[in-house]
Amino acid sequence: MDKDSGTSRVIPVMVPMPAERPYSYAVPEGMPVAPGSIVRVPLGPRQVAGIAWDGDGGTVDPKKLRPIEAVFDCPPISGEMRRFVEWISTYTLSPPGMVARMLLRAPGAFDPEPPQQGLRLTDNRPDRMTTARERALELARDGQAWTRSGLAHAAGISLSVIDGLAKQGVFKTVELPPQPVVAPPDPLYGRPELSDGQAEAAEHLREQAARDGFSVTLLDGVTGSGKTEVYFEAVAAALERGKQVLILIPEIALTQAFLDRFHDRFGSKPADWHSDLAPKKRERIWRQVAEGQVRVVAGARSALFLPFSDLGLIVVDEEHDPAYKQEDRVFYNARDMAVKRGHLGNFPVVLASATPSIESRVNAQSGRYDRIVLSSRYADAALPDLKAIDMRKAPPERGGFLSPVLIRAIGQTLERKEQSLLFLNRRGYAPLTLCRVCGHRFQCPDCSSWLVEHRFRKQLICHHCGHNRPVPEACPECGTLDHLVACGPGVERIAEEVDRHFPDARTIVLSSDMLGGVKRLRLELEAIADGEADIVVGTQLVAKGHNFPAMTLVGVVDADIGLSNGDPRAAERTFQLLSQVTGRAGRSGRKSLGLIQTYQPEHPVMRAIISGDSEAFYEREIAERERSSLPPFGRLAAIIVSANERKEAEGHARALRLAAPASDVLETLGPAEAPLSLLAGRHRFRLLVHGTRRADIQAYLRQMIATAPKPRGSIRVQVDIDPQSFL
DNA sequence: AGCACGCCGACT
DNA sequence: GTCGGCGTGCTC
Repeated sequence: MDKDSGTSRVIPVMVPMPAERPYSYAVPEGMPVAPGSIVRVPLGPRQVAGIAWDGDGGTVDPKKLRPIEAVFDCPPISGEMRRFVEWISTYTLSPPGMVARMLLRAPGAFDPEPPQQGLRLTDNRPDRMTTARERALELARDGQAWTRSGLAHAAGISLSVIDGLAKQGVFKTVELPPQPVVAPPDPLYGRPELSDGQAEAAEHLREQAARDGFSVTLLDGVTGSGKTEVYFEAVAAALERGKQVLILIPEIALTQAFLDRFHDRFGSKPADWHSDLAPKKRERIWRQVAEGQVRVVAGARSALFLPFSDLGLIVVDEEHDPAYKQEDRVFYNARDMAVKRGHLGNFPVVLASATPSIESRVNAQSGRYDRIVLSSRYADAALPDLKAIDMRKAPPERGGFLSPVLIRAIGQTLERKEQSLLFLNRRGYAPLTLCRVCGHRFQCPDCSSWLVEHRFRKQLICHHCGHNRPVPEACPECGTLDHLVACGPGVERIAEEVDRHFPDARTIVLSSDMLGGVKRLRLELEAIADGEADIVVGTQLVAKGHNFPAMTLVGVVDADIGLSNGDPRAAERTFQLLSQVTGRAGRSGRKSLGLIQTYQPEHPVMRAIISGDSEAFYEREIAERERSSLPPFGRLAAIIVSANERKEAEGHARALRLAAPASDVLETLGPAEAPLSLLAGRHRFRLLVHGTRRADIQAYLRQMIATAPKPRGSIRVQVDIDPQSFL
């Protein structure tokens, strides 16, 4: 009919590239395409997977129209998910095609899993019986289908026995349904004993998860208050009514312990989703999430884009964690997108943290979010006794960075055969190297940062872009030999100092540049938990949810790092980090100590940490943000200009700034003030835009970018918008 | 984002 | 004389 009338059907398709709108494709007659279908379409010289979208085909030159190649045999992307893509695109000012691309990151999953060959017993008997054959028949007698290797393994016989029987027609081959990647969780499996406070909180969350309806609950509980047990009850409630659950975890690759705890509660592990998943497993999980077979996913931020068929709850664990923020391509904060996802899907969202973000606290205060406080500590977990070491009064000896007070405490801890953790959030040996003769400082040629000496690797490394070079012997400026001096400490240097004081102790350095990658790191963390180290010197990596039962001393080497770096979130971040780190001690209930080296013990962050009075800190910080119109009151955004050549990026950034609409509402900071960095081979400039009134910063940025000269060639412009309240 | 087309340097 | 660098422009 279409052919006769000359009007074949046209449908928009979102293709995985930075297109501002879906492209139009012709639908071949009889092809079952509907909005949401995942389709294969020609795009330029190649074939890509795209998502059939809503609306009519648009007005495209009919000569350009090409036909959809095929529809994948795959559950369609739901309308809910398509609205989610559109919303994220508008909110983040990213092309919808790039957002859609995040949904299509498991290409192999669009085709059904090829069925496994299985064997089932027939009525035929073998010509001769042997003990091996007897065993195989015994196992297969129940009529279940077995895989060839599975049966051989279970019967303890070789594959040739099975093959022999199959050849004689004793087994017939059948198609096995795809194996589930994870066993289904049982909400009744390991119901925990909850304290009164926990039980009350759990009941509240259970109620919300047990019916339809959007809500956001901030689960705010001190370290060791048992937040996880509490939100597991919400998970159980959602599972009981047949809903799928997503638990977002920052950096899941390192948190094996979480999967174990989940197993203890639900009798099986959740599907885990993160970037270094093996492709095959990735595809199976994607597919089975879409088909509803996987009930619970624990994953990194990208799990938000899995095609759940019936999602009924999202938990964002450690909701304050900066790892939730994606800072390339599409700039988004998964915590906020999770809230919006719940809003669109009409189900509850739980944000859990011992140190909530200021944004979430403000949202709770204003009544947009519910807030549950777990104040009492659970079972035998005790917080350490915290003390500040005033570095002006108890300074380190010359050439060192550890106060005698801290060194003494380490010694005492060693004597008790317990573990110490020294925390310093700085990788490498020394953050700055300079020439004693001419004052030359080693700086990254591409960025605005100093080169950090890594003595173990014998390199100077830029922590921004990874630029590195061997440590030279002579100053490149004045040529003087052997007069380069390392300034300030990194973890390697602290370990060296510790070795000097305690040569017999087993000291280990933990940081992200540990040789051997994530796997090695996981092993080392386990070894430490088993007591195979006395002193651990680590970066923020040690702050994340690991339990070290024998750790009874935590020393913060330089608590002031990051307090004065100009970041509007500096105080918040420091507070969160120090809370997390000091919470590593005393998890076994043993008496433990936290010593915090600082030059400003009167600083509100230090006082909050030492006194344990976080309420005072939050009140103060929220008032401060409001006064200076910083997020979440005023709005902050960055325009990121990137190019292969530094000059190009700089030039375009300048042009953009000139294009900024004159306004008393917004202030733009130009290239001169914007730190330059090199990421993935591209020089990036950030233009900061600060909204001091309730202006729509998105509209402003849109106008600014539209007015400015169009970037040519390899120059790209992206926008990073800070979270706001969007409910 | 990918990919091809296009125009300038060192090589089988 | 060709292979290959990445600059530029396009994709329904």
